Amino acid sequence: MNFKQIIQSKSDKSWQLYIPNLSIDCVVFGFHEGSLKILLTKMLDHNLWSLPGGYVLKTENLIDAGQRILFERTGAKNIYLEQFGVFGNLNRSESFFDDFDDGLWNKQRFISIGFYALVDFTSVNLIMDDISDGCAWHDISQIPDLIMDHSTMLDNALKTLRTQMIHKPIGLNLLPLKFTIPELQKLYEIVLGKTLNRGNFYRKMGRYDILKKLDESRKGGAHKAPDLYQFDTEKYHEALKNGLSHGW
Amino acid sequence: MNFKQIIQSKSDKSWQLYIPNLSIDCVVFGFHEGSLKILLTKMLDHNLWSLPGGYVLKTENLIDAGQRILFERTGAKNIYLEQFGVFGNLNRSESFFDDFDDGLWNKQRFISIGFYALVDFTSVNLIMDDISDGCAWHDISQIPDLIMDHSTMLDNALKTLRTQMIHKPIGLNLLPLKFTIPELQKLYEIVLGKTLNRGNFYRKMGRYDILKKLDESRKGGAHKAPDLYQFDTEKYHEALKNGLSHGW
DNA sequence: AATACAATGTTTCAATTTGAGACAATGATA
DNA sequence: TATCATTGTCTCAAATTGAAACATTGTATT
Repeated sequence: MNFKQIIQSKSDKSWQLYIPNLSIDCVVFGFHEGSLKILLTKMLDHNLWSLPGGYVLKTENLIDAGQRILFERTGAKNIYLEQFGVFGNLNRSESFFDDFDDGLWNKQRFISIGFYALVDFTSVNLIMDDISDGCAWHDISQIPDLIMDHSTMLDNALKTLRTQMIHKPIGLNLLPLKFTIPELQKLYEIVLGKTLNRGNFYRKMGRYDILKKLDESRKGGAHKAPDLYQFDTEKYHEALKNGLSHGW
Repeated sequence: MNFKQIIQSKSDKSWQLYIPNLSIDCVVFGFHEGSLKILLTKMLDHNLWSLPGGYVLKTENLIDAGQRILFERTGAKNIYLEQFGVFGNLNRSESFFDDFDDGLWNKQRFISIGFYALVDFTSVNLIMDDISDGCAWHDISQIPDLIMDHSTMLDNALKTLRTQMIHKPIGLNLLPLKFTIPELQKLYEIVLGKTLNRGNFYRKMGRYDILKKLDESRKGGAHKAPDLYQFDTEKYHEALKNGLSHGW
């Protein structure tokens, strides 16, 4: 079956199960080898990529829909999810469903709730579904053209993330359990889009008091072995709740 | 007609004009005599107050729906509006429509988009509609019980406003054209929920460079006449866009 | 085995910003 | 004319930031 056939065949059933005019689209951030990645999917018969998303079941809450949709895509549970906006302008989905019958519920006025997700790149498995022929990480600096208003959604998500990380710690959801300070600094630099002074970064992180230094270092690299750290999850979550004193 | 009759009679017509399961609810902030006010409405036959809100026409964008709904309530145009969240949990509207037929479209799964608005208290006229028997400003410190999850929405709006004002100037939309520094400081204090040092406030505002000092002062008060200021709208909007360097 | 290298980790110091409060100015009132 | 409460300005120590020097260390090179 091609994309159109699948969509048409699902229409009646979906109308029963899902809220017809509401979707959730997720901007999934991952961090790997010093660069920020975003998860994109590609639909059958389409040459544009899109944000992973899906419909909300009539029986589930919004946040649960987000968790379910991402679980189906990545196999990961309890993902860090944050709303960053609602997108519901006129005609945003019109051209996308041009070929379909007017009766298709997807052609109704279409509301998408944008969530951004922070995930550990290494613990995600990319899972294809029956209307996709692609699911892959893309570097933030090389995002292809996206369907509908997904590029705008991506921009908004990144902007929200940048604003939030000024007051809230970041990293627990993006880095593996053990990491080094230079790795953490690289994460900050890549998300903020600017380089940071090394000494000042050590000082600031130290003052935040959310890290636990381990008795190990990462040997094997070409140079001095960096110390390994973990987040102190209790203090980290407290900082998430109360906010960090100052910005970058 | 009572509330129920009006709602039932509107149901068929509304289904044609409006997106059935989507509403917009607005947290309208005003500032008057040193305290922060919020606009609330009371529906016929109900003893709980609610945030002013309404449905989205099938022919209008979300932000335009917000502007229209508030214009109908206040007579004001070009209101400062900002999304702060989507509320769409299961059963959030169920109990509210208990008495109605299951066919009523309001009983469907219900999504509300929350906008907060900042308005000049003195330029707002309160306008009643045919399903309300109350529309009034309420002091932020004395908010009555609200319908559904409107209390949560209010909390979220206030939290968002507080977070945003750390990086963006505030006041252009809340204060009259001419105002004094002590009035502006009072606004900051009331929204932030804490007192600020006067000298430091003058210093910080001066550095932001968004104020124009006028050649007038506000005579007639019991004591020293405070200087009057206006916002430098160009610099203000630039600061809105680029953000202010540091916080409170 | 000694040395160089490149990255990590620590420290320093001047510049800037903040916090707290003193001091000065002023319009109305007594 | 003196008093008062409030407005507006200024000061100074404490804290934070920005920038860079200095010190350390595992690996690679000679």
